[in-house]
Amino acid sequence: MRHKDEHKNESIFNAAIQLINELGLAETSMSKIAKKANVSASTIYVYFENKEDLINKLYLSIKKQMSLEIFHNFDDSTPLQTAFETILRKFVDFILNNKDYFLFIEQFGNSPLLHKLSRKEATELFEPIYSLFEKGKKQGVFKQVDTNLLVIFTFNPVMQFAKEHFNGKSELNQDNLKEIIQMSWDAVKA
Amino acid sequence: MRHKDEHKNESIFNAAIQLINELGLAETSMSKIAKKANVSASTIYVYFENKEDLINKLYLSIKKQMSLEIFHNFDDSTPLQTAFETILRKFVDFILNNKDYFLFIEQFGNSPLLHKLSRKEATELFEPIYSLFEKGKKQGVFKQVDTNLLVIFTFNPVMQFAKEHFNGKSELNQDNLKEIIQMSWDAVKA
Amino acid sequence: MRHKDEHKNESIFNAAIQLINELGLAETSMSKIAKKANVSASTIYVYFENKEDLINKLYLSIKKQMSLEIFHNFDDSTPLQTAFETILRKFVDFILNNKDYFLFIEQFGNSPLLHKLSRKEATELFEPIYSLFEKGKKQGVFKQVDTNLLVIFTFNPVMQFAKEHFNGKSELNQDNLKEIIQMSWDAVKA
Amino acid sequence: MRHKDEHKNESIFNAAIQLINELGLAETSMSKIAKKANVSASTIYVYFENKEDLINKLYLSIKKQMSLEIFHNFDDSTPLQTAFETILRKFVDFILNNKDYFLFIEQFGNSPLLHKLSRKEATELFEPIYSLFEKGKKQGVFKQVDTNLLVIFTFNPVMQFAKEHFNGKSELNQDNLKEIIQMSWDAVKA
DNA sequence: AATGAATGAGTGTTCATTCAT
DNA sequence: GATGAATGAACACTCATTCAT
Repeated sequence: MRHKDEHKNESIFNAAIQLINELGLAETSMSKIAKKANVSASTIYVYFENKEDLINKLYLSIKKQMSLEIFHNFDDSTPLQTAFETILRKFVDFILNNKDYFLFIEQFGNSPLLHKLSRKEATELFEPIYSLFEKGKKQGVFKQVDTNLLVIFTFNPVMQFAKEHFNGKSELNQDNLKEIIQMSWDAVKA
Repeated sequence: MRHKDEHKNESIFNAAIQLINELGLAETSMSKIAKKANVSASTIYVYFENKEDLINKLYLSIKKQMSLEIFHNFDDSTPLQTAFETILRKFVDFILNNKDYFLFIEQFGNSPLLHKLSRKEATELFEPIYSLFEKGKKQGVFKQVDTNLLVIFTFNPVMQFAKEHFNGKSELNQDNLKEIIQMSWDAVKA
Repeated sequence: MRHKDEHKNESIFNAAIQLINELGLAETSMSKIAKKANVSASTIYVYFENKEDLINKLYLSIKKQMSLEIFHNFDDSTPLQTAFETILRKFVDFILNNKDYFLFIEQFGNSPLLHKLSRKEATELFEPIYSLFEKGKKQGVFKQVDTNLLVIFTFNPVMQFAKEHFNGKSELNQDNLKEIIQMSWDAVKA
Repeated sequence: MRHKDEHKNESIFNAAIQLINELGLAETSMSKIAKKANVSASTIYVYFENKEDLINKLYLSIKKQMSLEIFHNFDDSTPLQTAFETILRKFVDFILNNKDYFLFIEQFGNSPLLHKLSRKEATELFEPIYSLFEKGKKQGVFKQVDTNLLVIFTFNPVMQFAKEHFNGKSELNQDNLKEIIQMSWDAVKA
């Protein structure tokens, strides 16, 4: 058999991400991905079952990398507010360093193409965050509300602001990051 | 006399919204819209330039209606925190009473199909909100941060929670609406 | 709207029959049919739902024409043996005058693409033949066996021979047609 | 030493027959055959030149086995009518005991994929039958007609009835087999 | 104004086959 | 001998859009 080119998988992934961010999911066809990745369209089907499979695998792969970076050195014994800030900063670092990944995740997160299974798997990767908030609620540090609300107020605004940053509508820098963290903290703290 | 116009226009709009929420934007074709609206596909081109035009006009029309409902009876002299709460409540009312509109707006808001022009026009419809926050900042009621941040912390979390509500992941009711308003207020208040 | 070209339907039918006889059903693609019929491939879908629909309609149309020719002037009061011979001769006439139709029917008759419904509809067109044999059985003219067997011994051998005739393996002419009719008669008569 | 050869060859054959009867010739691809036979698609090309070659060899192999079974113990000195009946019964036995083989032969026998060469080779395997009828014609036992006609009236009706039997439309049992043999005999006997 | 007919360009996917190992 | 990787060509079908009426 021929030697498997380990980069091919990756170049298909990269082509897909770039095109989806550029044209949108609907306009990103397999043949366009193939052309950009410099492979034949049928070659994609050697690596992935179909378009859905390709994009779901891409999604999970990015979510996994994101989780790895965010929870790198995560220490359960860190004081809550410090942990809150650390994670939020790492999250923003990831977003700013991986614009393509972030925009893809955002766009695809609500798509019907995303399998229930993938969504669940992706959610599980961020389980430590839910634990953190549960612990904080028990300690009376956070408001006694639905944990989903705590998560939303922590991550959603900064994500929206990052989108506007990439749009050129606003600018996300160290100064207003500090403000954002404060605002999120004010929202969730008891 | 062209008394049929508005009727057809409307039924095309309705068909489009329903299909987009049901199938997603990518799977909603002109011919499917035409079939659902009981007109010929070519008739759509009497009313709209092309697909992009149709969807942009749909977007603007919904945004306009939303703005009308939210700012109905809006009084510039109302105390800030009351105004803040009133608008947020009206916003949530609109979402809950117009699930289809809301989900369409959400789905389409980030699409590359949305003209820059339409996006800007839509933003302008919500100008009173920006004024409100500017005023509040001057009075020292709100944090001295980018107004966009104030807007984001006010509307984004509840929108996200509404999406989860419609997904079945959470439930948005009067109890946690109160909590949400409080959290947003804590985030933005000085 | 544009004027509908009444010949287009027909030219698609003709192209399909010719190609199926030439290349076989499996190798006859919609695009080949389109090319031969001098229309765009997508035009076929204006006239037919899909490939299956096209071929089923083609099948039924031919079977109908065949039935019309065979039972033209069919008289219920004709003596049985005369009726038997007349119908068999008309059947062979149709085959010899419509080689393409016959070969198509033969090839497609066993295909999984043929709907149950079409098969049933096609069978019903030849109902008079079943009646004829039932009547003959009651009168003791035919053997007291499954009517399907009578039908098979009447029509199947001549069809097989016609195929070999078109293959060049044998020759079907007035002389051996007489022999065939005699052989079939010997097989079915009491 | 290549002791695996025949095993693989055989499992490819079996996979092909099953798939062709299940899905039809058109829907049976090399990769599906490979998957069912538990070999790589490219392995098939070690044993066969291409798809056409595979199926032609399969056809010939089945025809050969059929011929072997039918003419097993065939005795040239048997009285004609006994020989006629014996062969017809063995033929039906083969069909009923090898449904898959029979249906494959039927389906493929008329396909343009079948080489002229294979068709001729297959015919030659049944040469003893032609001799039988020639002899019978000389003895005045059979009608003085084209030998092909005698062969057709002998084998074709029962084959058609067997097809309907497998379809569920009729039932082929010892009773009507006797009738069929009688009908065929009436057709061919002088 | 309204629409059936028509189409070129495109879709995702499978195909039989070849090649390097 | 055996096979995973790779591909150009083809598949059935849908698309947004135009045109003649």
